[in-house]
Amino acid sequence: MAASKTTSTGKHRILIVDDHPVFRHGLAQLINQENDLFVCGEAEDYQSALKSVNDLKPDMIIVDITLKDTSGIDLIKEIHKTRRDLAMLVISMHDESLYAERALRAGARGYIMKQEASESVVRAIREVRQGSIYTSKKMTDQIFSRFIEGNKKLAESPLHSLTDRELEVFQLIGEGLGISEIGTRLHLSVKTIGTYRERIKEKLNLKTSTELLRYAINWVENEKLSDTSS
Amino acid sequence: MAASKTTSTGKHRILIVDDHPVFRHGLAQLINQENDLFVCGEAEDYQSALKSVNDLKPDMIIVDITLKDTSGIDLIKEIHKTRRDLAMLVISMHDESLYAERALRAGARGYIMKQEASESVVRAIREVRQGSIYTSKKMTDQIFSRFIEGNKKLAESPLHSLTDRELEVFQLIGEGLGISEIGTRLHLSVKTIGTYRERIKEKLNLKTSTELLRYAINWVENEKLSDTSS
DNA sequence: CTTTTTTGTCGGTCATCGGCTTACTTTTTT
DNA sequence: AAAAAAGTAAGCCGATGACCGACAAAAAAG
Repeated sequence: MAASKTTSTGKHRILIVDDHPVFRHGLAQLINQENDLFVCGEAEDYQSALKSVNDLKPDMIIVDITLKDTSGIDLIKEIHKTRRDLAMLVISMHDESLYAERALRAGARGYIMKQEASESVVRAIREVRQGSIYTSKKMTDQIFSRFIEGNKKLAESPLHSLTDRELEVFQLIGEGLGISEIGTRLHLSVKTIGTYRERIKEKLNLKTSTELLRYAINWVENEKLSDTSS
Repeated sequence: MAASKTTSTGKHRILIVDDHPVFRHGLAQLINQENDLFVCGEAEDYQSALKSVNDLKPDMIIVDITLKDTSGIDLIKEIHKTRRDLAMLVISMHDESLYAERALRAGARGYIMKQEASESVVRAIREVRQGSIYTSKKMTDQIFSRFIEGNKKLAESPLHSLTDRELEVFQLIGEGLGISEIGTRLHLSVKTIGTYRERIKEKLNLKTSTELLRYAINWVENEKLSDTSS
Protein backbone atom coordinates (compact mmCIF):
# COMPACT_ATOMS: atom_id res chain seq x y z
CA MET A 1 0.00 0.00 0.00
CA ALA A 2 1.36 3.31 -1.02
CA ALA A 3 -1.26 4.96 1.13
CA SER A 4 -0.14 7.33 3.82
CA LYS A 5 -2.22 6.14 6.73
CA THR A 6 -2.95 2.49 6.65
CA THR A 7 -6.13 1.49 8.38
CA SER A 8 -7.26 -1.94 9.31
CA THR A 9 -8.99 -2.31 6.00
CA GLY A 10 -6.27 -0.57 4.06
CA LYS A 11 -8.85 1.61 2.39
CA HIS A 12 -8.68 5.33 2.03
CA ARG A 13 -10.96 6.73 4.71
CA ILE A 14 -13.23 9.54 3.59
CA LEU A 15 -15.45 11.88 5.57
CA ILE A 16 -18.37 13.52 3.77
CA VAL A 17 -19.60 16.93 4.88
CA ASP A 18 -22.78 18.02 3.17
CA ASP A 19 -26.19 19.12 4.35
CA HIS A 20 -28.20 17.13 1.82
CA PRO A 21 -28.85 13.64 3.18
CA VAL A 22 -29.85 12.16 -0.15
CA PHE A 23 -26.79 13.56 -1.82
CA ARG A 24 -24.58 12.23 0.96
CA HIS A 25 -26.13 8.86 0.49
CA GLY A 26 -25.48 8.90 -3.24
CA LEU A 27 -21.92 10.03 -2.81
CA ALA A 28 -21.23 7.46 -0.12
CA GLN A 29 -22.64 4.75 -2.32
CA LEU A 30 -20.45 5.88 -5.16
CA ILE A 31 -17.34 5.91 -3.03
CA ASN A 32 -17.94 2.61 -1.28
CA GLN A 33 -18.33 0.99 -4.66
CA GLU A 34 -14.63 1.57 -5.23
CA ASN A 35 -12.49 -1.08 -3.68
CA ASP A 36 -9.84 1.24 -2.30
CA LEU A 37 -12.10 3.95 -0.96
CA PHE A 38 -14.31 3.93 2.08
CA VAL A 39 -16.68 6.42 3.67
CA CYS A 40 -15.83 6.50 7.34
CA GLY A 41 -18.37 9.11 8.33
CA GLU A 42 -20.78 11.85 7.43
CA ALA A 43 -21.47 15.25 8.88
CA GLU A 44 -23.88 17.99 7.99
CA ASP A 45 -22.67 21.02 9.82
CA TYR A 46 -19.58 22.83 10.98
CA GLN A 47 -19.46 21.48 14.52
CA SER A 48 -20.08 17.85 13.83
CA ALA A 49 -17.63 18.04 10.96
CA LEU A 50 -14.86 19.20 13.25
CA LYS A 51 -15.77 16.54 15.76
CA SER A 52 -15.74 13.84 13.12
CA VAL A 53 -12.37 14.94 11.85
CA ASN A 54 -10.96 14.50 15.32
CA ASP A 55 -12.75 11.29 16.15
CA LEU A 56 -12.56 9.44 12.89
CA LYS A 57 -9.21 10.67 11.61
CA PRO A 58 -10.16 10.46 7.97
CA ASP A 59 -7.56 10.49 5.22
CA MET A 60 -9.65 12.79 3.16
CA ILE A 61 -12.67 15.01 3.58
CA ILE A 62 -15.16 16.00 0.93
CA VAL A 63 -17.02 19.17 1.79
CA ASP A 64 -19.81 21.19 0.28
CA ILE A 65 -19.23 24.91 0.50
CA THR A 66 -22.79 25.75 1.42
CA LEU A 67 -23.58 24.18 4.73
CA LYS A 68 -26.53 25.02 6.90
CA ASP A 69 -24.88 27.30 9.34
CA THR A 70 -21.46 28.36 8.15
CA SER A 71 -19.66 28.53 4.89
CA GLY A 72 -17.69 25.45 3.99
CA ILE A 73 -14.78 27.75 3.29
CA ASP A 74 -14.60 28.63 6.95
CA LEU A 75 -14.66 24.98 7.84
CA ILE A 76 -11.80 24.32 5.47
CA LYS A 77 -9.78 27.16 6.93
CA GLU A 78 -10.37 25.89 10.42
CA ILE A 79 -9.37 22.35 9.64
CA HIS A 80 -6.41 23.52 7.65
CA LYS A 81 -5.03 25.28 10.70
CA THR A 82 -4.50 22.09 12.61
CA ARG A 83 -4.42 19.40 9.96
CA ARG A 84 -2.39 20.83 7.15
CA ASP A 85 -1.87 17.40 5.68
CA LEU A 86 -5.51 16.44 5.43
CA ALA A 87 -6.69 16.29 1.84
CA MET A 88 -9.84 18.27 1.24
CA LEU A 89 -12.02 18.22 -1.85
CA VAL A 90 -14.79 20.74 -2.31
CA ILE A 91 -17.92 19.59 -4.06
CA SER A 92 -20.33 22.36 -4.70
CA MET A 93 -23.30 23.28 -6.77
CA HIS A 94 -21.95 26.71 -7.39
CA ASP A 95 -20.18 28.04 -10.38
CA GLU A 96 -16.57 27.44 -9.70
CA SER A 97 -15.20 30.68 -11.04
CA LEU A 98 -16.15 32.46 -7.86
CA TYR A 99 -15.37 29.90 -5.25
CA ALA A 100 -12.73 27.56 -6.52
CA GLU A 101 -9.92 30.00 -5.94
CA ARG A 102 -11.05 30.80 -2.44
CA ALA A 103 -11.49 27.18 -1.61
CA LEU A 104 -7.98 26.39 -2.77
CA ARG A 105 -6.54 29.30 -0.91
CA ALA A 106 -8.36 28.19 2.20
CA GLY A 107 -6.63 24.85 2.06
CA ALA A 108 -8.66 22.63 -0.23
CA ARG A 109 -6.88 20.60 -2.87
CA GLY A 110 -9.70 20.29 -5.29
CA TYR A 111 -12.96 21.77 -6.44
CA ILE A 112 -15.64 19.99 -8.39
CA MET A 113 -19.23 20.80 -9.16
CA LYS A 114 -22.22 18.67 -8.32
CA GLN A 115 -23.25 18.80 -11.92
CA GLU A 116 -20.27 16.69 -12.83
CA ALA A 117 -20.74 13.09 -13.78
CA SER A 118 -20.16 10.48 -11.13
CA GLU A 119 -16.99 9.27 -12.83
CA SER A 120 -15.50 12.73 -12.70
CA VAL A 121 -16.20 12.89 -9.01
CA VAL A 122 -14.35 9.65 -8.44
CA ARG A 123 -11.52 10.85 -10.62
CA ALA A 124 -11.29 14.05 -8.61
CA ILE A 125 -11.15 12.06 -5.40
CA ARG A 126 -8.28 9.98 -6.72
CA GLU A 127 -6.38 12.99 -7.96
CA VAL A 128 -6.65 14.71 -4.63
CA ARG A 129 -5.83 11.54 -2.83
CA GLN A 130 -2.56 11.29 -4.64
CA GLY A 131 -1.60 14.79 -3.74
CA SER A 132 -2.57 16.48 -6.96
CA ILE A 133 -4.75 19.52 -7.20
CA TYR A 134 -8.02 18.99 -9.00
CA THR A 135 -10.03 21.69 -10.70
CA SER A 136 -11.92 21.84 -13.94
CA LYS A 137 -10.00 22.67 -17.08
CA LYS A 138 -11.46 26.14 -17.22
CA MET A 139 -10.35 26.93 -13.71
CA THR A 140 -6.96 25.40 -14.21
CA ASP A 141 -6.35 27.54 -17.25
CA GLN A 142 -7.41 30.66 -15.47
CA ILE A 143 -5.09 30.06 -12.59
CA PHE A 144 -2.20 29.05 -14.78
CA SER A 145 -2.35 32.03 -17.04
CA ARG A 146 -2.36 34.25 -14.05
CA PHE A 147 0.58 32.41 -12.61
CA ILE A 148 2.58 32.68 -15.78
CA GLU A 149 1.93 36.35 -16.21
CA GLY A 150 4.02 37.29 -13.28
CA ASN A 151 6.06 35.99 -10.46
CA LYS A 152 3.02 35.87 -8.24
CA LYS A 153 2.51 32.91 -6.06
CA LEU A 154 -0.74 31.04 -6.00
CA ALA A 155 -1.15 31.96 -2.41
CA GLU A 156 -1.38 35.61 -3.28
CA SER A 157 -4.54 37.35 -4.16
CA PRO A 158 -4.65 38.31 -7.80
CA LEU A 159 -5.55 41.74 -6.62
CA HIS A 160 -1.92 42.28 -5.77
CA SER A 161 -1.20 42.81 -9.41
CA LEU A 162 -3.49 45.80 -9.65
CA THR A 163 -2.05 49.28 -9.57
CA ASP A 164 -3.34 51.76 -7.03
CA ARG A 165 -5.74 53.38 -9.43
CA GLU A 166 -6.94 50.09 -10.70
CA LEU A 167 -7.63 48.84 -7.23
CA GLU A 168 -9.49 52.01 -6.43
CA VAL A 169 -11.70 51.54 -9.45
CA PHE A 170 -12.10 47.88 -8.62
CA GLN A 171 -13.42 48.70 -5.18
CA LEU A 172 -15.86 51.26 -6.48
CA ILE A 173 -17.12 48.78 -9.02
CA GLY A 174 -17.63 46.35 -6.18
CA GLU A 175 -19.68 48.93 -4.36
CA GLY A 176 -22.04 48.94 -7.25
CA LEU A 177 -21.15 52.25 -8.80
CA GLY A 178 -21.58 52.67 -12.51
CA ILE A 179 -18.65 53.62 -14.65
CA SER A 180 -19.68 57.24 -15.06
CA GLU A 181 -20.29 57.62 -11.36
CA ILE A 182 -16.79 56.41 -10.73
CA GLY A 183 -15.49 58.90 -13.21
CA THR A 184 -17.20 61.70 -11.37
CA ARG A 185 -16.06 60.44 -8.02
CA LEU A 186 -12.42 60.29 -9.05
CA HIS A 187 -12.55 63.36 -11.27
CA LEU A 188 -11.50 61.33 -14.25
CA SER A 189 -12.87 60.87 -17.70
CA VAL A 190 -15.31 58.06 -18.27
CA LYS A 191 -12.95 56.77 -20.89
CA THR A 192 -10.18 56.49 -18.36
CA ILE A 193 -12.31 54.40 -16.08
CA GLY A 194 -13.12 52.26 -19.05
CA THR A 195 -9.44 51.72 -19.69
CA TYR A 196 -8.84 50.75 -16.08
CA ARG A 197 -11.66 48.33 -16.17
CA GLU A 198 -10.20 46.73 -19.24
CA ARG A 199 -6.83 46.38 -17.59
CA ILE A 200 -8.34 44.95 -14.45
CA LYS A 201 -10.25 42.43 -16.49
CA GLU A 202 -7.06 41.45 -18.22
CA LYS A 203 -5.12 41.10 -15.01
CA LEU A 204 -7.79 39.06 -13.31
CA ASN A 205 -8.49 37.02 -16.40
CA LEU A 206 -12.10 37.92 -16.57
CA LYS A 207 -13.83 38.02 -19.90
CA THR A 208 -16.81 40.26 -19.42
CA SER A 209 -17.53 43.28 -17.30
CA THR A 210 -20.35 41.46 -15.62
CA GLU A 211 -17.92 38.83 -14.45
CA LEU A 212 -15.77 41.57 -13.08
CA LEU A 213 -18.73 43.08 -11.32
CA ARG A 214 -19.55 39.76 -9.71
CA TYR A 215 -15.98 39.28 -8.67
CA ALA A 216 -15.75 42.77 -7.27
CA ILE A 217 -19.05 42.65 -5.43
CA ASN A 218 -18.07 39.39 -3.93
CA TRP A 219 -14.76 40.70 -2.83
CA VAL A 220 -16.28 43.77 -1.27
CA GLU A 221 -18.76 41.63 0.62
CA ASN A 222 -16.42 39.03 2.01
CA GLU A 223 -12.76 39.49 1.70
CA LYS A 224 -12.24 43.12 2.35
CA LEU A 225 -10.56 42.33 5.62
CA SER A 226 -8.59 39.24 4.82
CA ASP A 227 -7.53 39.95 1.28
CA THR A 228 -5.28 42.95 1.37
CA SER A 229 -3.82 45.00 -1.37
CA SER A 230 -0.25 46.08 -1.56
CA MET B 1 -28.69 -1.74 -13.71
CA ALA B 2 -32.00 -3.25 -14.82
CA ALA B 3 -33.24 -2.51 -18.32
CA SER B 4 -36.09 -0.04 -18.08
CA LYS B 5 -38.81 -1.83 -19.98
CA THR B 6 -42.44 -2.04 -19.15
CA THR B 7 -42.04 -3.63 -15.79
CA SER B 8 -45.35 -5.25 -15.10
CA THR B 9 -44.16 -5.67 -11.56
CA GLY B 10 -46.92 -3.38 -10.40
CA LYS B 11 -44.46 -0.96 -8.87
CA HIS B 12 -44.98 2.74 -8.93
CA ARG B 13 -42.85 4.05 -11.78
CA ILE B 14 -40.90 7.20 -11.00
CA LEU B 15 -38.93 9.51 -13.27
CA ILE B 16 -36.20 11.63 -11.70
CA VAL B 17 -35.34 15.00 -13.20
CA ASP B 18 -32.28 16.61 -11.66
CA ASP B 19 -29.02 17.90 -13.02
CA HIS B 20 -26.80 16.48 -10.29
CA PRO B 21 -25.75 12.93 -11.23
CA VAL B 22 -24.63 11.99 -7.76
CA PHE B 23 -27.85 13.21 -6.23
CA ARG B 24 -29.90 11.34 -8.82
CA HIS B 25 -27.99 8.24 -7.97
CA GLY B 26 -28.65 8.65 -4.29
CA LEU B 27 -32.32 9.31 -4.79
CA ALA B 28 -32.74 6.38 -7.15
CA GLN B 29 -31.03 4.14 -4.67
CA LEU B 30 -33.35 5.33 -1.97
CA ILE B 31 -36.45 4.79 -4.06
CA ASN B 32 -35.50 1.40 -5.42
CA GLN B 33 -34.94 0.24 -1.89
CA GLU B 34 -38.69 0.47 -1.35
CA ASN B 35 -40.56 -2.54 -2.56
CA ASP B 36 -43.43 -0.70 -4.15
CA LEU B 37 -41.45 2.06 -5.85
CA PHE B 38 -39.23 1.92 -8.87
CA VAL B 39 -37.14 4.46 -10.76
CA CYS B 40 -37.98 4.01 -14.42
CA GLY B 41 -35.73 6.72 -15.73
CA GLU B 42 -33.62 9.81 -15.16
CA ALA B 43 -33.27 13.08 -17.01
CA GLU B 44 -31.16 16.12 -16.46
CA ASP B 45 -32.71 18.78 -18.62
CA TYR B 46 -35.96 20.10 -19.96
CA GLN B 47 -35.93 18.38 -23.31
CA SER B 48 -34.92 14.91 -22.21
CA ALA B 49 -37.37 15.20 -19.35
CA LEU B 50 -40.25 15.78 -21.73
CA LYS B 51 -39.06 12.96 -23.91
CA SER B 52 -38.81 10.60 -20.98
CA VAL B 53 -42.29 11.50 -19.81
CA ASN B 54 -43.65 10.51 -23.20
CA ASP B 55 -41.53 7.43 -23.68
CA LEU B 56 -41.54 5.97 -20.22
CA LYS B 57 -44.99 6.99 -19.06
CA PRO B 58 -44.03 7.27 -15.42
CA ASP B 59 -46.63 7.35 -12.69
CA MET B 60 -44.81 10.08 -10.92
CA ILE B 61 -42.03 12.54 -11.62
CA ILE B 62 -39.67 14.08 -9.13
CA VAL B 63 -38.15 17.28 -10.36
CA ASP B 64 -35.59 19.76 -9.14
CA ILE B 65 -36.52 23.35 -9.80
CA THR B 66 -33.07 24.39 -10.88
CA LEU B 67 -32.11 22.54 -13.99
CA LYS B 68 -29.25 23.38 -16.28
CA ASP B 69 -31.13 25.17 -18.98
CA THR B 70 -34.61 26.07 -17.88
CA SER B 71 -36.43 26.41 -14.64
CA GLY B 72 -38.10 23.30 -13.33
CA ILE B 73 -41.22 25.39 -12.87
CA ASP B 74 -41.46 25.78 -16.62
CA LEU B 75 -41.06 22.07 -17.03
CA ILE B 76 -43.85 21.43 -14.57
CA LYS B 77 -46.13 23.87 -16.34
CA GLU B 78 -45.41 22.26 -19.67
CA ILE B 79 -46.04 18.75 -18.45
CA HIS B 80 -49.11 19.85 -16.57
CA LYS B 81 -50.68 21.09 -19.80
CA THR B 82 -50.87 17.65 -21.32
CA ARG B 83 -50.69 15.31 -18.38
CA ARG B 84 -52.84 16.85 -15.74
CA ASP B 85 -53.01 13.57 -13.88
CA LEU B 86 -49.29 13.02 -13.55
CA ALA B 87 -48.12 13.40 -9.98
CA MET B 88 -45.18 15.74 -9.64
CA LEU B 89 -43.04 16.27 -6.59
CA VAL B 90 -40.52 19.08 -6.44
CA ILE B 91 -37.30 18.45 -4.60
CA SER B 92 -35.15 21.51 -4.32
CA MET B 93 -32.30 22.97 -2.41
CA HIS B 94 -33.89 26.36 -2.39
CA ASP B 95 -35.78 28.08 0.31
CA GLU B 96 -39.28 26.86 -0.02
CA SER B 97 -41.02 30.07 0.90
CA LEU B 98 -40.16 31.51 -2.46
CA TYR B 99 -40.72 28.50 -4.64
CA ALA B 100 -43.16 26.11 -3.04
CA GLU B 101 -46.20 28.15 -3.87
CA ARG B 102 -45.12 28.69 -7.43
CA ALA B 103 -44.43 25.03 -7.87
CA LEU B 104 -47.85 24.06 -6.56
CA ARG B 105 -49.55 26.60 -8.76
CA ALA B 106 -47.64 25.28 -11.73
CA GLY B 107 -49.04 21.83 -11.16
CA ALA B 108 -46.81 20.09 -8.66
CA ARG B 109 -48.38 18.22 -5.78
CA GLY B 110 -45.55 18.46 -3.38
CA TYR B 111 -42.46 20.39 -2.45
CA ILE B 112 -39.62 19.13 -0.34
CA MET B 113 -36.11 20.37 0.29
CA LYS B 114 -32.92 18.49 -0.34
CA GLN B 115 -31.94 19.19 3.24
CA GLU B 116 -34.67 16.87 4.39
CA ALA B 117 -33.84 13.46 5.76
CA SER B 118 -34.13 10.52 3.44
CA GLU B 119 -37.13 9.20 5.30
CA SER B 120 -38.99 12.44 4.79
CA VAL B 121 -38.33 12.25 1.10
CA VAL B 122 -39.81 8.79 0.92
CA ARG B 123 -42.74 9.94 2.98
CA ALA B 124 -43.33 12.83 0.62
CA ILE B 125 -43.27 10.49 -2.34
CA ARG B 126 -45.91 8.30 -0.76
CA GLU B 127 -48.11 11.23 0.14
CA VAL B 128 -48.01 12.59 -3.36
CA ARG B 129 -48.51 9.15 -4.78
CA GLN B 130 -51.75 8.79 -2.91
CA GLY B 131 -53.06 12.06 -4.18
CA SER B 132 -52.26 14.22 -1.19
CA ILE B 133 -50.39 17.46 -1.33
CA TYR B 134 -47.07 17.45 0.48
CA THR B 135 -45.27 20.47 1.85
CA SER B 136 -43.23 20.97 4.96
CA LYS B 137 -45.00 21.90 8.14
CA LYS B 138 -43.65 25.40 7.96
CA MET B 139 -44.98 25.89 4.47
CA THR B 140 -48.30 24.33 5.29
CA ASP B 141 -48.74 26.63 8.23
CA GLN B 142 -47.79 29.62 6.20
CA ILE B 143 -50.27 28.81 3.49
CA PHE B 144 -53.00 28.12 6.00
CA SER B 145 -52.54 31.26 7.96
CA ARG B 146 -52.53 33.26 4.80
CA PHE B 147 -55.68 31.53 3.70
CA ILE B 148 -57.37 32.34 6.96
CA GLU B 149 -56.25 35.90 7.20
CA GLY B 150 -57.17 36.60 3.65
CA ASN B 151 -54.43 39.07 3.02
CA LYS B 152 -51.08 38.02 1.80
CA LYS B 153 -48.88 40.73 3.16
CA LEU B 154 -46.83 38.90 5.73
CA ALA B 155 -43.46 40.56 5.89
CA GLU B 156 -42.56 38.90 2.66
CA SER B 157 -39.41 39.31 0.76
CA PRO B 158 -40.03 41.70 -2.09
CA LEU B 159 -39.09 38.86 -4.37
CA HIS B 160 -42.43 37.26 -3.70
CA SER B 161 -44.06 39.93 -5.77
CA LEU B 162 -42.20 38.84 -8.86
CA THR B 163 -43.97 36.65 -11.37
CA ASP B 164 -42.47 33.29 -12.28
CA ARG B 165 -40.83 34.63 -15.38
CA GLU B 166 -39.55 37.69 -13.61
CA LEU B 167 -38.01 35.59 -10.89
CA GLU B 168 -36.39 33.40 -13.46
CA VAL B 169 -34.82 36.38 -15.15
CA PHE B 170 -33.83 37.80 -11.80
CA GLN B 171 -31.94 34.66 -10.95
CA LEU B 172 -30.14 34.50 -14.23
CA ILE B 173 -29.15 38.13 -13.83
CA GLY B 174 -27.79 37.21 -10.44
CA GLU B 175 -25.76 34.45 -11.97
CA GLY B 176 -24.01 37.02 -14.04
CA LEU B 177 -25.60 36.33 -17.39
CA GLY B 178 -25.98 39.16 -19.82
CA ILE B 179 -29.38 40.06 -21.12
CA SER B 180 -28.86 38.50 -24.51
CA GLU B 181 -27.57 35.30 -22.97
CA ILE B 182 -30.71 35.16 -20.89
CA GLY B 183 -32.76 35.65 -24.01
CA THR B 184 -31.06 32.74 -25.67
CA ARG B 185 -31.35 30.56 -22.61
CA LEU B 186 -35.07 31.14 -22.26
CA HIS B 187 -35.74 31.26 -25.99
CA LEU B 188 -37.12 34.74 -25.70
CA SER B 189 -36.42 38.01 -27.42
CA VAL B 190 -33.85 40.30 -25.91
CA LYS B 191 -36.54 42.92 -25.74
CA THR B 192 -38.69 40.69 -23.61
CA ILE B 193 -35.91 40.23 -21.13
CA GLY B 194 -35.49 43.97 -21.10
CA THR B 195 -39.13 44.38 -20.23
CA TYR B 196 -38.87 41.92 -17.40
CA ARG B 197 -35.88 43.66 -16.05
CA GLU B 198 -37.75 46.94 -16.06
CA ARG B 199 -40.65 45.37 -14.23
CA ILE B 200 -38.35 43.78 -11.70
CA LYS B 201 -36.65 47.09 -11.10
CA GLU B 202 -39.98 48.71 -10.49
CA LYS B 203 -41.17 46.02 -8.12
CA LEU B 204 -37.96 46.03 -6.13
CA ASN B 205 -37.68 49.79 -6.17
CA LEU B 206 -34.34 49.87 -7.88
CA LYS B 207 -33.43 52.75 -10.09
CA THR B 208 -30.64 51.47 -12.28
CA SER B 209 -29.80 48.14 -13.80
CA THR B 210 -26.49 48.09 -12.03
CA GLU B 211 -28.33 48.31 -8.73
CA LEU B 212 -30.47 45.41 -9.81
CA LEU B 213 -27.44 43.42 -10.86
CA ARG B 214 -25.86 44.08 -7.52
CA TYR B 215 -29.00 43.11 -5.67
CA ALA B 216 -29.41 39.96 -7.73
CA ILE B 217 -25.81 38.91 -7.40
CA ASN B 218 -25.93 39.35 -3.69
CA TRP B 219 -29.12 37.40 -3.47
CA VAL B 220 -27.73 34.52 -5.42
CA GLU B 221 -24.72 34.47 -3.14
CA ASN B 222 -26.86 33.93 -0.07
CA GLU B 223 -29.63 31.88 -1.57
CA LYS B 224 -30.78 30.59 1.71
CA LEU B 225 -30.81 33.75 3.70
CA SER B 226 -33.84 35.92 3.85
CA ASP B 227 -33.53 39.45 2.71
CA THR B 228 -35.27 42.60 3.70
CA SER B 229 -35.84 45.90 2.11
CA SER B 230 -38.38 48.68 2.33
C1' DC C 1 -69.78 33.64 -18.16
C1' DT C 2 -68.33 38.18 -19.32
C1' DT C 3 -65.17 41.96 -17.75
C1' DT C 4 -60.97 43.44 -15.85
C1' DT C 5 -56.32 42.71 -14.41
C1' DT C 6 -52.12 40.40 -14.66
C1' DT C 7 -48.67 38.06 -17.11
C1' DG C 8 -46.01 37.00 -21.01
C1' DT C 9 -44.36 38.53 -25.14
C1' DC C 10 -42.30 41.93 -28.48
C1' DG C 11 -41.06 46.32 -31.16
C1' DG C 12 -38.90 51.29 -31.58
C1' DT C 13 -35.89 55.11 -30.30
C1' DC C 14 -32.00 57.35 -28.54
C1' DA C 15 -28.45 58.01 -25.27
C1' DT C 16 -25.05 55.47 -22.99
C1' DC C 17 -22.04 51.63 -22.24
C1' DG C 18 -18.78 47.80 -23.37
C1' DG C 19 -14.93 46.05 -25.90
C1' DC C 20 -11.04 47.00 -28.53
C1' DT C 21 -7.38 50.05 -30.15
C1' DT C 22 -4.23 53.82 -30.18
C1' DA C 23 -1.70 57.46 -27.93
C1' DC C 24 0.49 60.73 -25.08
C1' DT C 25 2.39 62.33 -20.66
C1' DT C 26 4.53 61.22 -15.97
C1' DT C 27 6.73 58.26 -12.80
C1' DT C 28 9.53 54.33 -11.78
C1' DT C 29 12.90 50.92 -12.79
C1' DT C 30 17.02 49.45 -14.73
C1' DA D 1 19.47 58.18 -20.26
C1' DA D 2 16.74 54.35 -22.01
C1' DA D 3 13.06 51.31 -21.01
C1' DA D 4 9.08 49.87 -18.67
C1' DA D 5 5.02 50.69 -16.14
C1' DA D 6 1.33 53.71 -14.63
C1' DG D 7 -1.96 57.30 -15.40
C1' DT D 8 -4.78 59.63 -18.50
C1' DA D 9 -7.86 59.92 -22.47
C1' DA D 10 -10.12 59.77 -27.28
C1' DG D 11 -12.34 57.14 -31.27
C1' DC D 12 -15.22 53.63 -33.25
C1' DC D 13 -19.18 50.58 -33.48
C1' DG D 14 -22.11 47.15 -31.98
C1' DA D 15 -24.63 45.98 -27.69
C1' DT D 16 -27.13 47.46 -23.84
C1' DG D 17 -30.11 50.50 -20.89
C1' DA D 18 -34.08 53.45 -20.22
C1' DC D 19 -38.44 54.55 -21.34
C1' DC D 20 -42.26 54.11 -24.54
C1' DG D 21 -46.20 51.63 -26.31
C1' DA D 22 -48.65 47.34 -27.80
C1' DC D 23 -51.27 43.05 -27.78
C1' DA D 24 -52.63 38.15 -26.96
C1' DA D 25 -53.30 34.80 -23.47
C1' DA D 26 -54.19 33.56 -18.88
C1' DA D 27 -56.06 34.45 -14.43
C1' DA D 28 -58.92 36.82 -11.32
C1' DA D 29 -62.91 39.36 -10.36
C1' DG D 30 -67.44 40.25 -10.96
